[in-house]
Amino acid sequence: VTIRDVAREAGVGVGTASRALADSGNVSKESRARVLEAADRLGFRPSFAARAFATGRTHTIGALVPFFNRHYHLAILQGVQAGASADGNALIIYNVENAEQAGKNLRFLASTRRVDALIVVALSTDLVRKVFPHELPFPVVGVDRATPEGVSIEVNHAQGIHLAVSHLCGLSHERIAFIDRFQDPISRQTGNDRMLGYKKALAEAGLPSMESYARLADYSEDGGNQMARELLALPDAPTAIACASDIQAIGAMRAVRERGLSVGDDIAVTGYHDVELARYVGLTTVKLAALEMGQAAAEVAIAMVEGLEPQVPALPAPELVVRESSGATIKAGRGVPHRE
Amino acid sequence: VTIRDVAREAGVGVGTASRALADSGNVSKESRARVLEAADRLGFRPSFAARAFATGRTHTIGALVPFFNRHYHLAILQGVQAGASADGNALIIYNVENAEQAGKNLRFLASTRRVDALIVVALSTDLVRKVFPHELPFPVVGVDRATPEGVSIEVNHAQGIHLAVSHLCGLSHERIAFIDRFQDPISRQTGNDRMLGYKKALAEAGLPSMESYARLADYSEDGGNQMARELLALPDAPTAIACASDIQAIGAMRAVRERGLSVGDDIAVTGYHDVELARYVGLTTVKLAALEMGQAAAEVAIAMVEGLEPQVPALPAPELVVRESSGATIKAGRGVPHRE
DNA sequence: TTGAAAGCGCTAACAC
DNA sequence: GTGTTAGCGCTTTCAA
Repeated sequence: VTIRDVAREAGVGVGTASRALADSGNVSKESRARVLEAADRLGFRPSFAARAFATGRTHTIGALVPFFNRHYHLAILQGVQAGASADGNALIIYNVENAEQAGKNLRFLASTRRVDALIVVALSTDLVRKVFPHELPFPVVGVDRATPEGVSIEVNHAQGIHLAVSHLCGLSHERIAFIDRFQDPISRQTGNDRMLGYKKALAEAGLPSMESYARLADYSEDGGNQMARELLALPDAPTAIACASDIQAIGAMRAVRERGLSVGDDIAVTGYHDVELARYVGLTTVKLAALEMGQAAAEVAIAMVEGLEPQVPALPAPELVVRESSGATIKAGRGVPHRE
Repeated sequence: VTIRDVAREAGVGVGTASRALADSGNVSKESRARVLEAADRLGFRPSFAARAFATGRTHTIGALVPFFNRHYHLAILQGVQAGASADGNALIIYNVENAEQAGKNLRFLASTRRVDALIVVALSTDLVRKVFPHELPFPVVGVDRATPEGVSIEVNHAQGIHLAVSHLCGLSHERIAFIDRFQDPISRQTGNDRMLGYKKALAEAGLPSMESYARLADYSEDGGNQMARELLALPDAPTAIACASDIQAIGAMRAVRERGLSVGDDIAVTGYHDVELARYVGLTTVKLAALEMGQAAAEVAIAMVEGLEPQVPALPAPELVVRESSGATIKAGRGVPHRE
């Protein structure tokens, strides 16, 4: 049953039927009612494909995201989803686990105009550029990429880490280590903004910046665990360990406990991202505006599809979330996972 | 640049160009090469919309899922994603937070033929049926719904809970409570299979089934916490608490600690689902084949789109995952979150 | 093996 | 306000 059937049934032309169905004005109340009634009676279902074909818009936006199961990226995605669906757009998620897959997805996306816009989350700009020496046939907006080209939603990671380290300084720690994470070939190049935030916070507190305290580890629990072990085995072991991710921090907390020490009491630990997990394990961390970033990205992308000039909104700054692991709220019940 | 341009450039007809591009046979090697070369030179990108329009297939499958952030559903989704993309299909996720939203999404999906098939995760059959008194214009496959109609991938929750409770019986507990979860208007109607699994396990161990031990609570940390408090305040307090979800179990663990008791040592607690969190808090739980279920659903859906008879594959049975919270591995380092 | 031509179902421009 | 018509870009007959 097509729009033609509906038009015939309603005794109008297809044009009128189309206008009535799309609610695009220029239809008398009467015709409108008859068309709608006829459509309903016939069980008319407009074809998405035909509509997309005729209008050139798929009302779909794509998101290229690494590591489907990383909480932080999921939060961003949730924001993208919200922003997209608010405008009636569907979201297709392209999962990226490695460079090869990223290339495949990107090539596919570029080759068939399946989406109206693409949101690229946390992916290395180099990677994207390598796959697309030329222009993509739709707008692209980046999220959380340190060397952004074109339109991009960014977070100030230097500021974020600065927050955590300053917090530790404020708790009178003088030996503060930082476990950053390795750069991988897929993820965004972060430059060294996190490390800069760490050093800046130390400098502001009048603390020396020691080479042996600035570490790089895998972006994993084990990565954090290993590196924390090394740090704790140092003759001049740190009394506080800031981490570049919550997941590494959880590994570091384990290292502290495995040494027979108490997290928060003997050794302070901080994370980064404020993933859901952090709450349950009492981790002091830095909350990023992941949801808002995703939503902003979707909104900007949609605006670009409409041909508007992209206007990136201001986003909430990183925010310190104090829990037990930094030792600042020990009296509140250390060791007992509790809710905020 | 359309297929017509490509055909002209290659000196062939559009038919030949189409066949060459789609690799659908009946094209001479020579023509094929020329078409491909021309397409490449011109930077031809086939229009997804036009193709979908012409073939009637969108190569997209939809997934209707409640609560985007529930780990268990996410795992299912990851499976769906894998199954769908293996066959070159995209996945559109329709997030459902309440009955109203579910209805809206379903109506939208039904009204515009945007997807080739729909996968309905954990949603109440009643809800779906209420929105669709009639047939949907595409195949629908359910996942984890207790009163399945049509094609559906199911888990044996009675067996799953039975596993956990039997484990507790095996640890010589004699007062074992069970915190089930309320039925909500969106989620699947579970009948009472979980409760049945609990009672069956008790019966097998020769334990009486006490009314005051079988509880219903919110599907949340607080829900589990509240109910565990009540249970622990009982004159004949249980020594073990099985829960219908990991998240409730985490609340229950907190209740135990808040009473000054030790989880695993004084009071055993078990969860259900084995979400990622469970590992970090040392929760003994039951692992469900969420990923496999999702993947199977996608495969079945795709088969149905192709017109094949759906053949639901056998899935891994629920599996007990023993960690510290049940007291079975206390010596392994109680209280220290550790990895398996 | 090939080219021409007929749609797929809708929107939008146009004349009325 | 309305009906007619010309596409949108592809696939798939159908004859040749």
